[in-house]
Amino acid sequence: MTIKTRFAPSPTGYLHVGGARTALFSWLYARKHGGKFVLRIEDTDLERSTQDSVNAILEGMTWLGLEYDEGPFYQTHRFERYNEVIGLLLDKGLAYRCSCSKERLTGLREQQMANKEKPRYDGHCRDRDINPDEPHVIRFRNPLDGDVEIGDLIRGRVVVANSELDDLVIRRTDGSPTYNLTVVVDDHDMGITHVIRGDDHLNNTPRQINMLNALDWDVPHYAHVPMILGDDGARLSKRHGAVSVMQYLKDGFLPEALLNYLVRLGWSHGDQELFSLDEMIRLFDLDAVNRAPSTFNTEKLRWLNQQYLKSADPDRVAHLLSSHLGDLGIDPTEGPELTAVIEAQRERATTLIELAEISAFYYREFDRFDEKAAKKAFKAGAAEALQVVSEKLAALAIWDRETIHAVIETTVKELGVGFGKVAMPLRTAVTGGAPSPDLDLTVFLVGKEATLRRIGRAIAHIGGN
RNA sequence: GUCCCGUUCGUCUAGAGGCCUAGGACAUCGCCCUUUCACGGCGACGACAGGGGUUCGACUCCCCUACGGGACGCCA
Repeated sequence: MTIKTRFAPSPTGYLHVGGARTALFSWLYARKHGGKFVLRIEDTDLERSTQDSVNAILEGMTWLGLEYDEGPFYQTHRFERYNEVIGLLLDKGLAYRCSCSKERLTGLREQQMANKEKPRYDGHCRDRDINPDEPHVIRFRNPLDGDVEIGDLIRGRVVVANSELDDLVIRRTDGSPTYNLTVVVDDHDMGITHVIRGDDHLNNTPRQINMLNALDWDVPHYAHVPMILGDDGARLSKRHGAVSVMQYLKDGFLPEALLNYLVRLGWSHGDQELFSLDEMIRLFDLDAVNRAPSTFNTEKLRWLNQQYLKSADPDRVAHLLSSHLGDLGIDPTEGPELTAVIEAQRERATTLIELAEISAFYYREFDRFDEKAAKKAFKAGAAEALQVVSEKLAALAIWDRETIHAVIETTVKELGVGFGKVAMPLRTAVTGGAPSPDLDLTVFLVGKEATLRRIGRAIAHIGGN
């Protein structure tokens, strides 16, 4: 049997980390087993669904590389099929028309709440004969007794009594089908073997199983993954704390870092923290998924991002970094080779934005000397040291790391001071105080002209003190 | 309120009855490396929600309580 999983978001907003992780788990499971991954847009809520949201979700999945094998299917395109199934249910007496007014239903609910009961439909229209011409909804005739058992791949065995369930609406007054019906029909029609979804759906599963049984359809395997919580311990949702995965692109994160972070949220493989895509696919399994919800932690994401930044292909990083440098008003084609700057700087940054910020001085003059760095570096003798290196650097015919290093060494020797007495002022003069790699490399990358200019600026700065 | 699910360091987690003096990672704090900042290395801090059982022995199994989350829509 070919394994088939799906991701079925409702297009009422962007793709956030919770949805992305659910999608990732489904995608991984399908890939691991050589199966298919289906994307289905659950847009039966005509009021709230938007094309913009669909686009945002697609954009997010593309960025993360969660490509789907089938779809996107839109539920709004399948109303005919849903009505066919509803008709079938009606004919078999497995569903019935209900003309209860909203007032009656709210009254009923309030009374049940007041009696400390679980609010549910009382079956008022169960055996009434409603004229199809008058306004009505259609309800599924849920079994009155017995239990429903879910063999969840993550939660284990979950049993719910039918007496806890009620006759849910499967078609609205306006004729549109509801979620619990469409999901059952779609998962069946699309041949979904494994339903991997957020555990907010665990409570719906018994009703869905009842419908599946009523229709004499196979019940898929279920896996309910726990929610992701915000810093306040409340569930992450579109209206509460969750940001679009695309925000992480803007904030300078690499998709593979986010993926790695997400896969480790609620899942683990021993002590391993870093997973390549291939490893994720090979190692991922549903039985190692946690049952408890977990909290999103940006600090760890940043660390992961740094790990990936350190080993990513410099050309690729250069491409990505260019736009962030552009945001700072920097044109990286005017100045040192960007890939060389990246290789020199990248272990010092956790995001592409940070990398752009700490690399700005290679391409443009810094505004001012960092106060702390200047105070530390521009001490007695600094001006003289700078003057000496400046002259030696100016005289250089070859501009490379080795020669620059030799110049610093001879300056140190000539002045009879410690290495730091020359290195510290020079570094601060050239960088303004920004974090930077080995001094000779830094000076080399900054370039002869800018280096000499900046040393002059530093000497003037010291003199002005 | 009712039902369902959950509870190991601040956070992510390892742990399938003795391997646990509860391991790793992020964060924090030290030290080392060092011309800055990082990276890296070493170390410190730090958790089994509480109470009952079961067992020779419970983080691991059962029950209760507490707390948290979810569901209870003509939302998905």
